[in-house]
This record gives sequence, C-alpha cells and structure tokens, in this order.
Amino acid sequence: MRALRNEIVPKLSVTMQKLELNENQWLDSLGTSTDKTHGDVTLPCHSFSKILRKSPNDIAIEIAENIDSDLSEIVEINVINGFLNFKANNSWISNKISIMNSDPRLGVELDDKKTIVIDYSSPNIAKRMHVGHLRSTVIGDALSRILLFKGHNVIGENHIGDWGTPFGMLIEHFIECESNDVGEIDLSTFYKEARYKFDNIDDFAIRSRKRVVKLQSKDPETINLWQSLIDYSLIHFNLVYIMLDVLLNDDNLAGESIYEDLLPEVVRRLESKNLIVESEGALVVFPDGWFNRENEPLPLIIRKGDGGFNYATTDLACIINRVESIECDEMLYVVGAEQSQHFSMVFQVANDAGFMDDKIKAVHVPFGLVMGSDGKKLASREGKAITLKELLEESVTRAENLIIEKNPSMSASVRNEVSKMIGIGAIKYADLSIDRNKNYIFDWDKMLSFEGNTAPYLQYAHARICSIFRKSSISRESTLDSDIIVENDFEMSLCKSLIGFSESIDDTISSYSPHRLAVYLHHLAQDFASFYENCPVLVSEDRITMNSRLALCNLTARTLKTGLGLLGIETPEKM
RNA sequence: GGGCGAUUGGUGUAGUCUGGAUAUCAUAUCGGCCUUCUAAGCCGAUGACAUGGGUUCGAAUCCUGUAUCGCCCA
Repeated sequence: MRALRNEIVPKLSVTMQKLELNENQWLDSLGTSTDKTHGDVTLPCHSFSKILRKSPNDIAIEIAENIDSDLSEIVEINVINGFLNFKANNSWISNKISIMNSDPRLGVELDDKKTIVIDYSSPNIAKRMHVGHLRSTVIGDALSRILLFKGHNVIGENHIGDWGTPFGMLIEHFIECESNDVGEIDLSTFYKEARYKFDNIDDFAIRSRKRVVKLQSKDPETINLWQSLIDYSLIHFNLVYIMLDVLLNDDNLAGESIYEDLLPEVVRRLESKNLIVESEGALVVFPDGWFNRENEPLPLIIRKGDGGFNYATTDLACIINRVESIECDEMLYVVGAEQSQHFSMVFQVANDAGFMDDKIKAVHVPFGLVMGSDGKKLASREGKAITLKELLEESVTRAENLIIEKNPSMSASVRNEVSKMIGIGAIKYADLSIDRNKNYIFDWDKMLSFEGNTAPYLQYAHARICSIFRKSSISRESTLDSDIIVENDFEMSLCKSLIGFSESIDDTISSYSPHRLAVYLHHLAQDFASFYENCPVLVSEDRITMNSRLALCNLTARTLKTGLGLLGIETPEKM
C-alpha cells in the first residue's frame, strides 16, 4: 500500500507538526498494516507516549481529530490500542484501479536508465548443462527481464568456461576420438573420458600439457580444434536455452577466453599500484582483512607458479572491461553462494587497484545449493547427475500427461504447446518462488506437482479468465476504459492486490529477489480465485457490474501474464 | 580453528533489511461446495517463530551466548 501511504504522508505531516512531532519521530513508523481488518496503512503511536506524556491511544485519537479533513475523502480512520489506522475507501480504490486499467504498463513506472551487466548461467565447454546451472540461468534471466521492463540497459553476459588448462586434455582427447567429428561427441562422457586418460596415461598427460602451451600461443591448428569443441557445446547450450525459454543466445557470450589478452594488463596495473607480491613462486595480492586457517594473510592468486592465470585474474579483467568499455553502472553476478568469499576478495582488490570506484555497484547475487534428497549437494558424480535437458524433457512429458488426464478434449497440437509452457514454467517457478539464498531439495515429484504454490496454479487463473472472455461477446480490449466499481470484499481484496504490482517489482529489484514477485503473483492469483468463485461475471445482476468485473478479469489476466513473463514463464490461454 | 549462510505448524515456505496488533501461504489431515463463467478450484477446522540471556512500552525481526545443518578457507 505504498500508493496510499504516499498520499497520507503530506496530510499527516501538517497534523504532526501541530503536535510538535517531527518527521524523524514518526515517518518510519507509518507503514502497511499488519492486521488487514483494521486498515491498509497504520501509524503505531506507542513511541510518542514518552514525548507527549499521554497514552498511545489518546495520542492516536488526538491525531485523528486534528487530521486534515481532505483525508476523509480517501480513507476511513480508526483508532485501536494506540494504532491509528487508515483504510482506503471504495472511491480511492476505484480511482486507482481505473488508472492502472488504462495503463499499458500496469502502473509500473520507468526508472532512470542505467547500464547493468548481469553475469549468469556460465556453463562449461565440453560438458552438458546439469541441474546445477538451473538456478543461475533462471534467476539471471528473471532479473534481466525485470530490469529491462523498468527501462534499464541490460547486458546479459554468459561467462562460459572456455579457457584454461583442462582444454589441453580436452583437445587431445578430441584428436583421439575415432570419428574426429564434433557431431559425434557425447558431451555427457567426453570430459570424464579426457580426465580419466589424463590421470592414468602418462603420455597423454604430457601431450595435454604441451597442447595447453600451443593453445596459449594461439597455434592455428589448436585454435581450430578448440573452436570446434566450443561450437559443438554451443549447439547444446542453445538448445537448452531455447527449451528453457531464456533470453540468452550467442550475442551474450563472454567466455573467459575473450579476456585472455587483458590478463597481463591486470598484472601490470596491480604492480603499478604496488599490490602484487610474490609468494611461493606465484604472483598474489593480499587484500586487507582476509586470513586462512593458520591465521596467515589469505592471498588472491593472480598468476600461479607455472605461469597460468586464475579465475580471479579473469574476473578482474572482466571488471576492467565492464567499467571501461561497457561503461556500466552496475554489475550483478548471479553465482552460487559458495563463491561469496571469492567475490568479496575480487571486489575489494578491484577497488584497491582503482579498477572501479564507489559510483559502480558490483553485487554478488548469491543463491543456495540444489540438494539431493539426502540433503547433500547434488554433485555430478560420474555422469549420474540429471542433465538439464533431460529434466526439462521429462517435465514437459509429465505436464502433457496431466493435460491428457484433466482436459482430454484439447487437441494434440495445442496440447503440445501448452505442455511446454506448463512443464517449463513449473520448473522455473519452483526455483524462483523461494528465497534464492536458501538451499532447496531437488524433488522430482514436488517440482512437477500441480498442486499448491506452483506456476500451473497461476497459469490456471489466467486460463480461466481467458475462458470467460471466449464466452462473452465483450472483447478484452474494450474493458480498458471501463469503470471499475468496488462493491464487495472480494472485489476489494483483488483490487488491492492488483494495485500492489508496481511495488512488488520494486521490492524484487531492491533485493534482487525474484521470489518477491512470485509471492506477489501467487497472492494475486489467490485473491482472483476467491473473486472468481464468489462474484459471477457473465451472469451478474446488471450490465454495469458485469462490465466492471470483466475489466477486473482482464486487468488480472494482464498482470498475471506480465508478472509471469517477467519471471520468464509463459501463460497459456487454455489448459 | 576462522569466515559466510540457514533454523518458522507433521512437511515445505513468506515475513527479518526498516521492531508494532490475533505470524503468510501451501501441502498433509478432517469437514463442506459442481443442473451457473475450467473442481488443476473455492469455503471452513486443526497445527509453527531451534534454544538461553539482553535491549524495548512492544522482538520471528535488533544485540549476544549455545545447539544443529550447509557451504567456503592457495
């Protein structure tokens, strides 16, 4: 109820001045009511008791009596137990909801445009994508869509693992593959086989190390082989991205290799700031305040003893690129929580070295682990891990089976499309609807369950609305300038939920937490479901009520579709 | 050993930043609702803030001790 609060503040301010209470004594206390039966916005008056030497209840009454009479046109005021409650009246709600109804952006305002780089997904070349990549991809995609909707210049970067010492063994293994044809590579076993040979065949290991040197010196034959491996992996990644319906494509690729040439520059700049120290043959930086288990200073390794560079160096190069070439205002790293220490150190060093300053917001957006049912990290143990592609395929199949069961009359071609929307939506929503900081247990059945707080529930609400319009002679378009009249509590609750859309998006952005939007949408869908059961639309008593309710239906459908769309989830018209 | 995060009905979760009234929602369980717009739904009942201190008129929320779990520490 941010909108209502904003209207109350200036009026209340006048009254509070009369009582000699200044803003810092009350402004923060004025907030959304915790008990909705009493009001929408509440001012608890208990803390004024000491200042004014009166009981909280008497103070609340005194404020209520002195309040600007204009306010009574938009709210009802009551006092209970020292709480001063403001409850929006029907005309205020009608007015707000009508403005939202005629707004193509559903009341969501544009922010001042910033350039925001979002680093997410980041699969490894020559491996298949697995469940572990799900969270980064899905959360990063949702944040991208939401920030785009708010008017920002969003640059998604897919920091694929396409460089480093493992590529020596991968290329050597590729050469030894019989067909020598990338089309024949099985990504589910390729990396494992290369690793096995590297660990067990001395000759192979030696050749692999030589191959790393060739790769780093840009030997043409080696680069060609390397590129073939990447191209083949990209076919797989892009297939998964299309299935997952995320915004990523080849334009978003920003692999480790593209920063390769910048790495010596990183070293040079760190040296010029006197931050680099040689330790055990490696070049390292010791950022202030970090210690290892022996309580010795903890280094960030820039260049290893063998001359190879570390992830930290690439990350620093990346920051230079984002600040100086892309000129970004913010950079978000949608990367697992296990890397939070790494990012803290990298950001600290980047600041110390002057690669970025306080004007630039670098944020690690961490997320918890996907755990197995045994409560441990779902590791890709010996190729047994479920690949993302298989997971998505199974989800779609299960969704299709459910449609066959629940809606047997749906044609096969429609069902095919709807199954994808529901199957993929269910998996994404399961991930996006809980606080990203928490670990969650990967539960096949739960993920695909069609009961409870799931995408299908929200999609179902949308489909029911579409169904109403199919049966009505009134088009959805024509409801955009309808008067919306609030007559009963069901309509009232639904309207209040709808009005909160903009606020929920801002809450989502301020904490980079898509689950806030998901929670909002679920609440909205629940309010709609109650309205739907209790307020007949097409058989309502009169034409004015019917038009008003049709407008509410359409507005709810648009909000659900837009909101789910911002989470990267599609909304079928039938299901 | 140090660091980071977590702990809310039987189970899973929201709320914690910014303290406020009877703690959200789902699932499970029990009862009710389809000759009216999709019952994948609605209505009702039952049931929870890990634990000990502290701050406060007021603590799930802030501070602190403990326990348990997860992750990280060339």
